Amino acid sequence: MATSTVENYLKEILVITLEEEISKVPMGQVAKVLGVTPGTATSMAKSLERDGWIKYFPRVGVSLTKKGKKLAMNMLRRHRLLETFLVETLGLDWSEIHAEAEELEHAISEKVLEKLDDFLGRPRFDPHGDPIPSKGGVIQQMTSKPLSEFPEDASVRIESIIDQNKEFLRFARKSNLVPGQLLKIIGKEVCADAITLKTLKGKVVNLGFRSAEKVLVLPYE
Amino acid sequence: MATSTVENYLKEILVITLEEEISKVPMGQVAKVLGVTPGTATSMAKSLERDGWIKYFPRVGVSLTKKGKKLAMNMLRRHRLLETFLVETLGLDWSEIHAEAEELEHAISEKVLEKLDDFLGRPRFDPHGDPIPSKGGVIQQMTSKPLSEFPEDASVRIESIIDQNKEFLRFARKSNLVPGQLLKIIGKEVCADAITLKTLKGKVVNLGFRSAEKVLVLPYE
DNA sequence: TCTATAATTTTGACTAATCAAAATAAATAT
DNA sequence: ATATTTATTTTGATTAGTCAAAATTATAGA
Repeated sequence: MATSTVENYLKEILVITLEEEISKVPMGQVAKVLGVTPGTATSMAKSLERDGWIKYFPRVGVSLTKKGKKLAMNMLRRHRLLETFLVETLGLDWSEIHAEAEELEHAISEKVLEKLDDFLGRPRFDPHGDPIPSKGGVIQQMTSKPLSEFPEDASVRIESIIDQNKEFLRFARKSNLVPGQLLKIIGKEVCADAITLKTLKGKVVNLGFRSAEKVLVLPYE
Repeated sequence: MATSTVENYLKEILVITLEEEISKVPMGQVAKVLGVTPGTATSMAKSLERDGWIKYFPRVGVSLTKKGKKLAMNMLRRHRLLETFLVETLGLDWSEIHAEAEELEHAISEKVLEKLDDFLGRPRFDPHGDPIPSKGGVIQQMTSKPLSEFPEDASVRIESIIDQNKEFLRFARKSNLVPGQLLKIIGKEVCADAITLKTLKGKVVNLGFRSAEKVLVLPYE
């Protein structure tokens, strides 16, 4: 069984791998994200390799083995589901959930996690808009999705507008709803059928759900 | 900051102290409940004393200091609130919640705990009927009395059912006579040997005096 | 009282995780 | 090509928590 220190190392290595699209994460970076000295990261790398979690390439960096990646993906799932719970159910602030989830993710059992997933309605994105890996450890393809499927506070980038309607397109352009534009969902009232957006420049736009379905976006950052 | 090992030692010492009403818990018992060898318990006792959590009386046992008791009470609060959450919200089975809460209680922050408390409606009893210590670490420990001793119009909360009889327990559960349930005595006919109760939801139940003696309650409000 | 048994403590050893600081290797600049 | 800077590894030490087994003390029995 992996200790929570091991879980943290693997998860952070995975996150860096995904974010920077590199195959070997240098030790300095590992040390930095985990808040330990470089020497600690190196000695940890050796014992992680001994236990089959990673491959360690001296003076180059580390990469996850299949077994390591599986565990790391599972940790990411835990983390993101917990963040969703903390925001959606308990109403915690966006800014404080990361640290909280960081602790809980090591303590929650597989069973409770699945119950929580049910309770939350099997969300596919966390409050930051990041995809929640499936139970099997597969991460959702980053194919663009309708704006309407994202939760409040999500940061997204417009990929495309799927509507031929000239009226709508004109409105969209006028409101800066163009591919490439970065947006934050600052309000989502399901009962009122309304979504409120803010562009990077601070411009605020309101959309109905019907329209929000026509705007395909990707989670950003 | 206390490690989770420290938290466990203190909590278990508290539980034994409460259950057996003794002031000094012998080391053998500490070792047993924590699943460690006696030598480990002894050496742990020394470091717990060094850090001011307990008083250690060699060859006799340990007792909690004020500081230790405060932390231990807080752990008990965490444990029981989490058990309540696991049953009430996630629908876990009664038999599995203890082990789950045992892990989570060390990971949940004070802030999340209070949010959870709000979310659950500030329950005062966990699913086993045990009282949940208040935020300040005070445990509500009025002595419960048989339902039969209370007058008409009294509002009470069920503390426990003292009967081994399966028939009666089944009936009690069916009638919602379970720990934590709030009741009002709406009729008491001494000559007819009968008590009439009403639950919060308006359900009316009749009990004979013999049965009412088996239901221990506390006055409520 | 004296001995057998039970409980407790001591001792020595081990693992996981960490740091500080010295040593080494690689990358960059001159 | 050499010196300087930066990244990485090694070394030696520390702390928390644990066990096994020997030593000690207390308890109870005859």
